[in-house]
Amino acid sequence: MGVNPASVLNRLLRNNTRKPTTQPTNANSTINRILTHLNAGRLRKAVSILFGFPEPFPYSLYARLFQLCSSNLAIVEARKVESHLVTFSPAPPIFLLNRAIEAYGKCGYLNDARELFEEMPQRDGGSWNAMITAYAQGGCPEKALLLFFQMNSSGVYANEITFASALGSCAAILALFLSRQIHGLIVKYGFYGNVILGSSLVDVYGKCWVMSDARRMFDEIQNPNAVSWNVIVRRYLEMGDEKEAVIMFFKIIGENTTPLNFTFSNALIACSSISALNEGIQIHGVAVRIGFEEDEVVSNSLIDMYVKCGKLESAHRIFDQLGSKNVISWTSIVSGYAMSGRTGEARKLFDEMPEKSVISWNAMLAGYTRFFQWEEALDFIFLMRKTSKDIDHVSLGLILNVCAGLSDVEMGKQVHGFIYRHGFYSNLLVGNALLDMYGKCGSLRSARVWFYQMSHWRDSVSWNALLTSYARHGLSEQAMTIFWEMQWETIPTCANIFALEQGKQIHGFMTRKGYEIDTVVRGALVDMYAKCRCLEYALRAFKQAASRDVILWNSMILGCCHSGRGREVLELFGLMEEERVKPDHVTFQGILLACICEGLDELGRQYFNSMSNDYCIIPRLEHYECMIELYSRYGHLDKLEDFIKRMPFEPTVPMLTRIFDACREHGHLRLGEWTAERLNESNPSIPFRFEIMDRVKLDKL
DNA sequence: ATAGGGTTAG
Repeated sequence: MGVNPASVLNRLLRNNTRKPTTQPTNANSTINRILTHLNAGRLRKAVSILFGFPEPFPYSLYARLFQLCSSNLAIVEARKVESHLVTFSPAPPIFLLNRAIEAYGKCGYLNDARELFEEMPQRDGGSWNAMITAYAQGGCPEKALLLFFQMNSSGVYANEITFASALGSCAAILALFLSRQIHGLIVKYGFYGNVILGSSLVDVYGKCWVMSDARRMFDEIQNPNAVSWNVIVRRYLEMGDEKEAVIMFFKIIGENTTPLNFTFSNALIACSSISALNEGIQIHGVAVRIGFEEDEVVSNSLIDMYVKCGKLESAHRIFDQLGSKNVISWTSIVSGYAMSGRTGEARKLFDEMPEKSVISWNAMLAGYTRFFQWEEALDFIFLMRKTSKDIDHVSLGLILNVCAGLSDVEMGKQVHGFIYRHGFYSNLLVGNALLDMYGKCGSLRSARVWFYQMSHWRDSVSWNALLTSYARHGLSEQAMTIFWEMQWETIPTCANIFALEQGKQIHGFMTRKGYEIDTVVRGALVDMYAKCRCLEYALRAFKQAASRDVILWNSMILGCCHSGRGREVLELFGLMEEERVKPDHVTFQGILLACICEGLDELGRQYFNSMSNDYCIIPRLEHYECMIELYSRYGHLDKLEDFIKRMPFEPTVPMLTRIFDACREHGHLRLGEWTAERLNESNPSIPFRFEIMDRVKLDKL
């Protein structure tokens, strides 16, 4: 690499005089050196000579540098580039600062991005988009949405990029209501035909379990692309509608679109889970026809499909023809032999594997346990512990099955200890396997103790495990008692149908028998008594709790709301904060309801604002409704008007109806007419006409 | 200038 003599001279001169800015500098030579570094992929080197030139560079160079910092995740360099930019350009253009925000965001330094965003003297739509996208892609969907709201209320118009990030954030937190509002805005702003937004909507609706809406949205996309198709297939698969997933896959082939490799694997997974071998074979044919058989993802998915459909020979044939086999191909084939009882052949293949993962180990072990080969399983576990550091919840579940199969409670206890030390105890699969192990080993006491410790996360499998182990040991009476205890779980039902008497009976029976009440049951009791308007009983059950989580607090708070005891709610909230329990959106709904009971509009407003400002909780539909009710009921119509117009989404029809009534009742012409107009827009067949009630009209005159 | 889906094996 030749050294530019001019630049060397320059550097010497600068070092000698110590007054660099007064010296003539050769901009072009510095830029050329930087560009040479960049073209050779030496970003760090390029950035290191930046400050040797103490004057602004052309904007295009900064732009290129930021872009490279983004793609290389180079945070240090990004900071240096920004520093140079703002040091030597008194008023850097907004678009360059936006690119700096993007770079910080891509590197995962959201605080840097936010700081720059806040400090910018001027912002354009791109600045908001860059910041929102940074949050959305940086794992902070709530923050992205909060910023999206602020953008809307500060009068900056959202564009398709903003909407894409907002929808992505909605999908991450399954915010269905918000998605619908944003959908409305997309239509309103004229971005209706955008494929990316269309696909994002399909995605959100599907993730929120409203497949009918997802499908309707998909059908509305004029030219769905490969991603759109992938989304719809995947959503059907995850919803458990495998048949529709496969049908959609074959529809792609009729279109002029090439499916993505992941779409192949999604369709093949669908075939496996419904044992649709013929369809799987057809998909195999498609893959061959369009030259996807070489694709790693597609071929592995094909192997697995054949394995799961019981066609080991077909699977093996693909496996043998494979140019490059990876862990996944190997594991699939091993699993195929192991799970069909051919553990000897599976083991031979397993031992040949050039590389193994936890999943490979688990696949082999699962074969031994499924066919009750306990001795082989035990040896295998020792080998596994010796050779591999990896272990996960599936391994632990299988190991516990082996302990159970060998009736080795001592080994089981050791595994229990391991589970405790490594933080696996809150995993339901592991928890139930532990329960099953104690049951099968005849340690019913241990089973019982563990069962109570699982209170927060036990499910019907846990109950069944406990019941069958008692029954298996001929302890039918105790089994019956457990069955009785299951009645606890019917307490919530009593609450929902206001069956106070039945609820009390169960509570009384269990207390007399001396059964322990855990947090879950306690919450149900509080809820039941509160819903049945027995607030004293509810409070008593609440106070007796050894510890209280947010759910228990919410039960009590909403219970008070139910009986119109707003003051108590606010007191409870104070106590909750003292106990350092973090409130959630349900808590705030209770607080706002309390403010409605008590007519505390100013306090309500403060709590509403502090939700997002202090607690990072995005207000939901119900919170907005509470605020509207609060202002409407007590006639604060100017505040109501201000609130409505600042909402980040259009008011719903029930909201508008409530406001309309309030305006009539309290005589607010401007807001009343505004509301009537909107109501008529949404349903022109029944025109609303705003007239202030006669009495009020007279007062005003 | 900035935007969407998906990571196949137990």
